Amino acid sequence: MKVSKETSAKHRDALVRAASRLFREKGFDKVGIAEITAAAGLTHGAFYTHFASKQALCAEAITRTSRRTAEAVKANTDWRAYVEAYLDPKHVRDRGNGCPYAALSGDVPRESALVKSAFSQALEGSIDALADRLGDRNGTAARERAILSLATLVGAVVLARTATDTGLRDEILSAAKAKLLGPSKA
Amino acid sequence: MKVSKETSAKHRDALVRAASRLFREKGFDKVGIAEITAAAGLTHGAFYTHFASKQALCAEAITRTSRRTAEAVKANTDWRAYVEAYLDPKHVRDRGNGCPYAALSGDVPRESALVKSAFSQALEGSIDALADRLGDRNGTAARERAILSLATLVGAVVLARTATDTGLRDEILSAAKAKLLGPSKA
DNA sequence: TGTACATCAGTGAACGCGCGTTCACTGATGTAC
DNA sequence: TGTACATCAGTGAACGCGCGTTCACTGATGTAC
Repeated sequence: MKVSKETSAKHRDALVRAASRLFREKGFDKVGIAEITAAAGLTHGAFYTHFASKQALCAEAITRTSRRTAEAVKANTDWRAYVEAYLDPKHVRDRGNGCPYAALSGDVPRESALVKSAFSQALEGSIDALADRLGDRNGTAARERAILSLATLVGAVVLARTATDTGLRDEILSAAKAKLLGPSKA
Repeated sequence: MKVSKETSAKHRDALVRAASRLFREKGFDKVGIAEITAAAGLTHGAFYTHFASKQALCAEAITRTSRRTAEAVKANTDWRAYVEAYLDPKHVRDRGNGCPYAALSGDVPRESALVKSAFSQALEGSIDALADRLGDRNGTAARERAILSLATLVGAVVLARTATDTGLRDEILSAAKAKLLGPSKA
């Protein structure tokens, strides 16, 4: 049955939000249209009134999540707290609600050009935001530091997520914290 | 038709080698049994005389690749050359023959306990090898430095692979090089 | 060393299953009068 | 404001397809005599 424009817009938003979370949690290939639509309270058939294809939704979910990440970086005033939360075991466990770069970097290179492009643009945006945030020196150095911090954060969380043993996991997180926040915290 | 034990062993090895390369290149989900057996010069039906399941082959392929990585780290005498090769655009492009940690870290947490366990053990082995290699200070500091270097290397390559633009890709690689090899190279 | 036969690696057809996608249909929405 | 009707978001059955896995069969291997 037909539904008001307002309701339809809500449904669309619910689809993107559900997809964003599920993709981060399980990866693109392990989440189906049926699971996404069900999470948004719809049936699978409704999917194609909102998106041309699964890939199109992937691209939109990435853009949305990454824009939010960049905004969060910009809005954040406490770099230390941000890093601590990023390198917390809770973030390692809660993949679905965590950083999209840590959750999806491994998958993105294998997806369509549409998805890769959305992700790459978003990454650029987040690097810019982080460079602004860290930019207490000259511009290029701040950008280099932003990239390095991001690589260390992402690398640490990605590796920590593969550890079956919490000892190794915590060791990885602590090492990255010590590096990014100074040895005082090590 | 039956085949000599020697030939059968060669076939098994070919399957593991093909799987190791294909998994790194495309990820576990995007490579099928048929593609692996074809790459090894067999038909798909022969697969189950060698392995109990796809997951079992995944685990074995990971163990093999990672053992080789750890051995390469141990055998290597030129840390600087190793890092330069790791952070080279060629490694970013040649995912199938590159570092298994950079290629598979994102996928492993979603796979079976068998696969996760194989990967995690291998990672431990590589960290140990790298700590030995870098161990010119006391033990725990060397281990922390090993973990941090690995996180930075993996994070940089994983992010570089998502870049659609070679400018951003090279920027990421250069930043990591500068950090790991000293600012002289920056 | 030669022969007869049990073994078993590899083949290719077939299976059930879940996927992304399509489509005829439904019925509430929202517009034209 | 009330009525008639075109629109179109959502439903659920159906599609083709590729996947992992199974299995009856084949025929070279390698062993027992």
